[in-house]
Amino acid sequence: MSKYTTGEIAKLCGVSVRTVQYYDDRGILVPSELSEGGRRLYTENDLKRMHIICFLREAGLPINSISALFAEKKPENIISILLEQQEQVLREELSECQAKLDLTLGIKRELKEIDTFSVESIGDIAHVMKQKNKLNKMRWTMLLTGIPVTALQWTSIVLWITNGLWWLFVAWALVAIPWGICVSKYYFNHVAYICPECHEMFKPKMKEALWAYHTPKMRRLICPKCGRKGLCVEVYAEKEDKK
Amino acid sequence: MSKYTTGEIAKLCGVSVRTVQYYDDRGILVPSELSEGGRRLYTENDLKRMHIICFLREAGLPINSISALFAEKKPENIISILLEQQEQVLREELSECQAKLDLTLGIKRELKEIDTFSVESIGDIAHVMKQKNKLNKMRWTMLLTGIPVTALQWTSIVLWITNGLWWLFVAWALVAIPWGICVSKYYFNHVAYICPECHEMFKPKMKEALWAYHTPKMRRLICPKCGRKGLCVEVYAEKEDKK
DNA sequence: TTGCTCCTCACGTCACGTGAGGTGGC
DNA sequence: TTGCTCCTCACGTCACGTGAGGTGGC
Repeated sequence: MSKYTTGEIAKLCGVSVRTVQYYDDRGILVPSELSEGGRRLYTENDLKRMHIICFLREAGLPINSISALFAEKKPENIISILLEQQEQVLREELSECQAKLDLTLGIKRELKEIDTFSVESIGDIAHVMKQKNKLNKMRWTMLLTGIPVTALQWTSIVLWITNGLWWLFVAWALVAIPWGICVSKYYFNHVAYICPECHEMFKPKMKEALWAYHTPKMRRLICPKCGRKGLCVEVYAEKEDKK
Repeated sequence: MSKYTTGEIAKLCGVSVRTVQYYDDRGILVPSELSEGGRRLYTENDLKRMHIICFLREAGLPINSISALFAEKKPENIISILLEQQEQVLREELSECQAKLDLTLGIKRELKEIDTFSVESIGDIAHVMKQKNKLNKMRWTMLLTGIPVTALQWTSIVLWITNGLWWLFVAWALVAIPWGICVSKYYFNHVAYICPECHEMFKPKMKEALWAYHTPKMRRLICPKCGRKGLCVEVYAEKEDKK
């Protein structure tokens, strides 16, 4: 029966010599024989065992588990448990990895919207991304509650023009104007802005913010810290800061 | 301006005290001040920086990269590169993890088909799984090349019955029988069997194998090593072993 | 004075990679 | 004799976790 050296086992299994030596140290694959010069000699059975070890390692099983499997008198008792555990571990690892990737791609996307970048901008991005869901949810809620009001507006206008029912429009206005004020107040209470220059997060006065030029994500405001007037990123902010 | 202790920073950022200390050791977040008793004192700016560090760590960025980012005079030069690299790293990690999961699930599936399990059975599973694609490919090729032959068979039979053209069937048989022998030879040359008892892989003689009872994955054969007669798993094996 | 927090070592993690310095075997 | 392979230490990896033993601060 032919004997294999460390290097042969390594080559046949596609691993490094160091790995074969390590498995000996860990007691997971001890060579059946040592040469007179102290070199490891492996049998055909050792090779088979090494193949099994490498196969299980490919699935990511930790060496301790493989070791336990070989030590068990009845391996059928634990192999299923080990694989079950491994499945759980891998699923978790997979979703963690996916979350990191999503975050990385998110940062890349936000980065494109920034023109004057500094490390502090990353803090702004963090704020934007973490509160993005809440902000979007609030925006959608407001949009949806706005639909019936707008529908009533157009209905009353049409009826005014076609039937001369002017009082319906007046009634609408009496309801809609306070409603608009309430909604705006609610909105600016739950929103804050970040100055792209000094990265201060602040809540502007409603008078100032309401009529300011804005895009879907930004609004032109004066930063209370550095005094810069320019577009500031909108973020969700739970409550008014106490000053 | 209020100062934060190590524990406060840790709590505010959702990490351990040890992590805050570690970031100091690594020079990534050095406290702005030390108390007389040697305790770390962090400013508001330190807290902001810590938030940025934690945010980037969430995306999986290594500490060295974050460190490099803070050290750069023009961070905009490297942030995109770092994120690009990170995306690559994560995509690779993700696919490796997926491969491990697929393998784990595959082993679990194969395990169910085994009745007498031992650690060596895992070696058999390894063989089956690694050669599965090649085996399936060969089976499909044979099936597809078999279709025209079968079509001709039925055509000739129908013509024999309806038109009395018996010679067409004879011609078919003269072609099909040698073809069948060739295909069988090819098949058994590219296939081997594993004894579930002693886990020996062997190639049976064609005479023995051809007429033996078999399922899609197994065939009842006599193991040349342990002499056991029973169902053996079929695997793909490139060439005949030289004995 | 008593908890609680924080401090600095310093080892452990996981599966090897990577030298250094020496030797076996064709 | 000359390459090549293999041997045994032993440190390094990565981002902390986990004590041990001691002290600061309310």
